[in-house]
Parts: sequence; structure tokens; C-alpha cells
Amino acid sequence: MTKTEKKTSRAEQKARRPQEILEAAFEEFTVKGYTATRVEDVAARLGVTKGTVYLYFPTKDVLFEEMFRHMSTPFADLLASVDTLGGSAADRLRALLLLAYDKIADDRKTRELLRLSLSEGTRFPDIVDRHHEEFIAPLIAAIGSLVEKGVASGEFREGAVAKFPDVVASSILHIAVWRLMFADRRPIDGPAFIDAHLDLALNGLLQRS
Amino acid sequence: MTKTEKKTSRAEQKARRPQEILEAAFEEFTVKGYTATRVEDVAARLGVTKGTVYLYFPTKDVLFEEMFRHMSTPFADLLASVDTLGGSAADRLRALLLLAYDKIADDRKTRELLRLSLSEGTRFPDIVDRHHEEFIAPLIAAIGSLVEKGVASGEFREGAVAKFPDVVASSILHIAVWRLMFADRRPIDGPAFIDAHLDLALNGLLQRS
DNA sequence: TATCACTGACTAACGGGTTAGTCAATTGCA
DNA sequence: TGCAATTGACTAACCCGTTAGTCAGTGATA
Repeated sequence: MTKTEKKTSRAEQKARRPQEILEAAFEEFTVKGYTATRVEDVAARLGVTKGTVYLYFPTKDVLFEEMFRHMSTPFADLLASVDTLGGSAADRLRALLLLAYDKIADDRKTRELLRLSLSEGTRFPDIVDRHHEEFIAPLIAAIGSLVEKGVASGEFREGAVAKFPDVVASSILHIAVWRLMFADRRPIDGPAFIDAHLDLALNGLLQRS
Repeated sequence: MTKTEKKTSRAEQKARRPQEILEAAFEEFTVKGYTATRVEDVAARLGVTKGTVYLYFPTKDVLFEEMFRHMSTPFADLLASVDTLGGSAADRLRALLLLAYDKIADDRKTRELLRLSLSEGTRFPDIVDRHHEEFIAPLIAAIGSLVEKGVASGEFREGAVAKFPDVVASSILHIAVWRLMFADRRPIDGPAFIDAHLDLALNGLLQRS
């Protein structure tokens, strides 16, 4: 493949290699897990051999860590975009959750990173902690500030949610975990589930007297 | 250890062995995952050698499957006990969720089985599906029927929750996943989290006008 | 433009270490 | 002593990480 490609120059190929390897590694690691994945299989996905992978990454450990970093796409911009939205606090909360849903539960990449965080987290605790800092904490903070604003404006009532803003996001996690567990064997309608949760979270279950 | 024990007769020891092995296997598999776990380490936990394990279980695969089955303690009785409870629908819902919390998020055994379902689920899909049938589906059904009764009695309003009863349980899953990810590095107050979620789910976020 | 010395990305094969599963020998209870 | 439980050495296969050697591609020279 590499040899017959006339279009890509040697320099271009070399520049491309690291990303190619990291993406192939993602596929293998997510399907088989860290230990069961063979570096040789990662290489085979690109039509190269194990030795090539070791030219770019010193060990299997580092390959995994850099793969995780490379596949973690930041969504600070996503959270920022919510601030520009107008409408009621409820509307903005809904918009934020749907955006988070797209990024977390509906995106295979992020979902599989969640699986790896749980399955290999004890082996790579600093990866999990970094993931918390960069992804989980900002999302919870965004939800928290949105709820706070809603309370300040009088649209939302005060309640225990202020202490645990993440209860609002648990439905997203729920969908992601469900899909990781059952794949296509038990499909789940994500947006409908989110809306059911929003209906519950906004209006509550109790009859309004 | 086994050798020096004078109390247990040979027959007793032999009868005990399978359970002992399955419990040792649980410890090893949950810490290291399926592939990284060595059968020899499972045996070493009991002070015996690999050969003994193979005397009771034909392969590592079967050992894993039977371990999973052995560690899955049913909670049909738990769900049944809720039916005997009196009080308002809200009270009973709270009781059910706290019971489910104890069994799922607060119990290390169940929590680690969730981790294994996610990490090794693609390798053992029928284990995951059986787990759904025996644990997840009954729990969702119990919540659903409780909500339904609340609606019938007029205590609960009708809403999208009827279609997705599991949105009510997502906070439990949330706590379990959180603890699997961060262990003791980021403690989470389970009951307080549940109550925050219940406050949200019962009363809603919107100011009552 | 044609030639050719040189570079460096890649390969192939291997060393060293590990592990699932087997089975003949051993141990110690009844 | 007889027998069942257990051992642990063994095999066959596996896989990480290494390295000497290859050859396609590059660029300087005439």
C-alpha cells in the first residue's frame, strides 16, 4: 500500500504516520482492551509491521496514553456556545444537554473512551484524572452555573440540585453506558430519553396542586 | 494454609473449593481484567496451584463465566419487599431507589460486575444479556409499575417518564460509574446524591407559578 | 535531464519472558 | 494400604521490544 502509493511523498507519509497509528490503536484497544491488544495487530491495520509502530512510540503503554490523548477532542467551545444562546433558562439547559449528548453519548469515540476509562482506569489513573479535569469538571461547572442563573432570575426554584449539578447530566451517562453494554442488541432512542429526563427534571413527578 | 487446617475434613474442603476459587477469581478478574489475570494468581490466593483450579474448571473462559454467575446475587426479594411498603407513591419510590442504591452503587461486588460487563462484555455478550434479564429489566419494571400506580392514584402527573422509567434510576448508575472511575480519589456522597436527584425528580426545577 | 550516492522508513526475524492447559508423580487422609 | 486430592514440571503458543539489513525515494552533480 505505502509502496504503491505514488501520490504521497515520503515526508508526507512520515508526517501522517503518528496519527494513523494512534487511530488504528484506538480501534484495536477499544475492541480488545489494553492487554489483549497486540501491537502487531495495530500495525497490520495500516499494512505495516510492528517495528514501524515502535519507530514512533517507545512502548505499548505510551502508545495507549497518547492514543487516549489524541482521541480526546476538547469541547470548551461547545460549552462557550451555550453562553451565547438566548431564551429561557430551561431552553438553554435543554440546548446544553443536547449538545453534551451529541458529544458524549452519541459519539462513538467519546463513548469508547469512557469504556477504556472504566476498564483500564486502574492501570492508567492519571489519564482518568486528566479526563476529569478537561471534560467532566467543565461540563458539570457549566450546568451548575446555568442552574444558578436560572435560580437567580427566579425561573428555577432553589433545591438540592445546586449542590449536585451533575444529577442533571446523569441521563447522558445512562445512555452512553447502555450503548456500551448492549451495542446494537438493545437500541435506545437517545434524544427521546433526554427529553423524558428533561420533562422529569423541569416539571417533576408530583402533581401540581 | 489448606494443609495446616486441621478442622476441615477432606470432603468439606472439596465441597468448599469451587466457591473459594470463584471468589478468588472475582478478586483477580476485577482488579486486572480478563486477559491480564493469570490462573496461577487465582490459585495462589487460596494457597494452591494452577492444577487445582483446572481440577474444578475446564478453561479460563468457563472460570470467568461461572464467577460472574456466582457473584450475581439476585434481588427479586428486594423488589418484592417494596410492594409491602405503605406510604405515598413518593415515599415508596424513595424507598425503592435507596434499596437499589445499596444493592448497585454501594455494593462493591455489584459495582465491579458492572465494570466487567463494560470491559469484557464484547467477549462475553451472553453474560451481559443474562444480567439484563435478571437484574436490569426487573428493576426498571419495578420502577415503571410504581410510577404507574402513582399516576393512577393521581399523586403523580402523567409525563414522558412512563415511557422511560429508567430515567429515575440513572442517578444510581451515575454513582456507580463515578466510583468505578475515581475510586477513593473523588469520593461521592451516595445517599445525598440520590436525595438531590429525588428532589429534582419529584418537584422539578421550574418555579411553581 | 540522466545518473548515482546516500538516506531513512520499514521489514523480518529473533531473544527473552510469559501463560494456558496437561499429566505423571506425590502426598496425606481414611 | 488404597485412593483421591493436589502438585509442579512441562509443552506449545504467544507477544513485547530489538536490531541488522533492505530498498524506495531524494537530491546533488555533471
